[in-house]
Amino acid sequence: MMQSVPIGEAARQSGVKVPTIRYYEQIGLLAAPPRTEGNRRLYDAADLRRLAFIRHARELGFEVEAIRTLLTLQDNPNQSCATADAIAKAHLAEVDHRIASLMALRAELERMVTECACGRVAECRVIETLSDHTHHHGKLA
Amino acid sequence: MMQSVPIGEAARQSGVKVPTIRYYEQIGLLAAPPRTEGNRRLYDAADLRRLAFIRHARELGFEVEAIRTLLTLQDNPNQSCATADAIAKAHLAEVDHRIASLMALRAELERMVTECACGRVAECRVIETLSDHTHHHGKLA
DNA sequence: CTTGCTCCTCTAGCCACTAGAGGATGTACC
DNA sequence: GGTACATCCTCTAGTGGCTAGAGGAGCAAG
Repeated sequence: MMQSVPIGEAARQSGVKVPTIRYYEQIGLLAAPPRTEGNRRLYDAADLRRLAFIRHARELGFEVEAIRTLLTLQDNPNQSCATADAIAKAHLAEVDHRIASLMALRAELERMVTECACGRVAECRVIETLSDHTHHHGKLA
Repeated sequence: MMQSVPIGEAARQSGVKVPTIRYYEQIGLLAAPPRTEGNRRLYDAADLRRLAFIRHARELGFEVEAIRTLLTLQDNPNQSCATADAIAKAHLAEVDHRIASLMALRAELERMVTECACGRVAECRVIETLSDHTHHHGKLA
């Protein structure tokens, strides 16, 4: 049947906002769809699947460049999926790293908050902890 | 003694990069320091402490606006630290939320990666999982 | 025919920096 | 004194992934 829908409906069905869809077209992540006589974009079922794919990948934290590669792979189903696997594995490692950083950070924040007797700033553990410059020189989370 | 150091040394001692220090001055997070005859910035010990405070807070993921408030609090030690406490608590909640999102994400990634038999793309679980649009409409991590 | 919705393009803004151009100053060595 | 080189200065523009808004055109219902 391949019925086509305008951008608003595509946004509703895919969960990707209208300006974001146009942005994806602009950066070449989504092909420019055909237009009506009145110059309006018309998306078919394949476009909607592609949009859903992009949305899901963004939800999982994949960067646009990674998604670009994954989409190319999806378009060539007979290739080896080693590349997709590598991208996913690299991303998993990255996520693990971020979780570890956040957990460490959380522990310090927790300590800060629980130790704060909440009197004057002069005795505040929150301010004191932040002022303490005897910490290591690590990376931002 | 209050010896003053140029921006490069301040960067070395605080762990904040030179352009970032200038950026902090530009956005008013750090007061503009005095200059030498040759127009070079000179930072004293108090400036370095302030820089270390900012750096540590940024490491802990506090936003610049939150840091601005925390710095104002630090400058008024007789005030109640309830505000500082509230900022830290709000941030802790935010961090908890981010950790939870990342853990959920991690689980899905892990599943993707381990289920991938690594043959052709046509059977790839990574691609398949991303294509699967039968998922809930949640938020980006 | 007018109201009100959706759509169009285009530009500018968000955050927290980072990169680079193009030039001035300071220091170490000969 | 000269010269090589590091460090500093200001300024503009770019990053990623959108988001907001201006200013206008198209389209369906009453």
